[in-house]
Amino acid sequence: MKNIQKLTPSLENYLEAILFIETRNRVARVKDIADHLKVQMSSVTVALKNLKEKDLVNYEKNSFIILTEKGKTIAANTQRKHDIIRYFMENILLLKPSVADTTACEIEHIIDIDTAVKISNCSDFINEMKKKSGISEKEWETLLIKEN
Amino acid sequence: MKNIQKLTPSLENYLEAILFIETRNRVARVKDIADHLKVQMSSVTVALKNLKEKDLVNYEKNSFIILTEKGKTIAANTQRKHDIIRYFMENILLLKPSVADTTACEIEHIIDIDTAVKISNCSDFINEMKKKSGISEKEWETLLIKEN
DNA sequence: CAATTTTATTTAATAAGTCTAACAATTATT
DNA sequence: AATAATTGTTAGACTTATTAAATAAAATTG
Repeated sequence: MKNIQKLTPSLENYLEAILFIETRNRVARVKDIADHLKVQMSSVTVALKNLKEKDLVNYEKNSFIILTEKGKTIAANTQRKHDIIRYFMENILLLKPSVADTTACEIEHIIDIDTAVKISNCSDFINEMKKKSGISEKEWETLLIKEN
Repeated sequence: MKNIQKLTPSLENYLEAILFIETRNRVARVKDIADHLKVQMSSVTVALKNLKEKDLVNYEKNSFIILTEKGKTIAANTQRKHDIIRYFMENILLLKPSVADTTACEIEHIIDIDTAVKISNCSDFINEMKKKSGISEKEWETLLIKEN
């Protein structure tokens, strides 16, 4: 049985941000999340209520914030998708790191984890084939941007 | 000088739909667009006002609809991005055609045309390498889904 | 510990996109 | 041409996500 309740991109980003902060500090605070996502604290408060309702975070008013197991799973999947897409965008498609990152932050909400894994395997395959065929970075860049 | 005014995904989808219909019939009508995008006609009317304001369609109340040159350029780019992503999703990542299509319909609004071209060249590269290395479809599928 | 600063919440407003329902215009049918 | 059917528009409501401003709670500091 798959995750039926599909989250909005916005809520998924909140979960991802909370996981990111949780792994550095022990818990996340509203301000941390707001700073990380570059939104106002009031937006965070609203989102947290929503996530709590969906049983994705444990959170009491004016207190700290921790992901539930359910929330952690979604956050970790989202983060993994992000990393895979960012890698592909930056190291295979040769986009600027900042563009690779913001692009990943959008596509991560569109594809599922299985598709992301396939992209990761594609990245590996391309890297291997580049090496095996002795394609230089310069040659790869040229190949990438050629219009047929 | 690049396109400064970034359109919303919704509006880009309307342009794409209008181009699709225009190339079949001579002009697009509200109902055609509504059917194609599976929205209500009232949503189309609202969107058209918006697109007209941005000078992307020529359109008078209760009359036919034609893209402006500006609108046609955006629509064509969007369509091209769609096709490239769909191809990659379906033939490289081996997603179901319907899933490949809906995924393309979302990612097309996130990446720019240059990035799409790079993805297209990646698809070509992978196809060549599969052939050159004698990788069968079955082997490719296995390679794709393996978890490291 | 009182005052100040920082952090958090609530409320009201805005924006985009959609829908339903009522109405209007156009087109087809007899 | 009158009526019916189809197509198109308007108006109002709803949803999601955001903000700014007012208020409240918590933490810091002198």
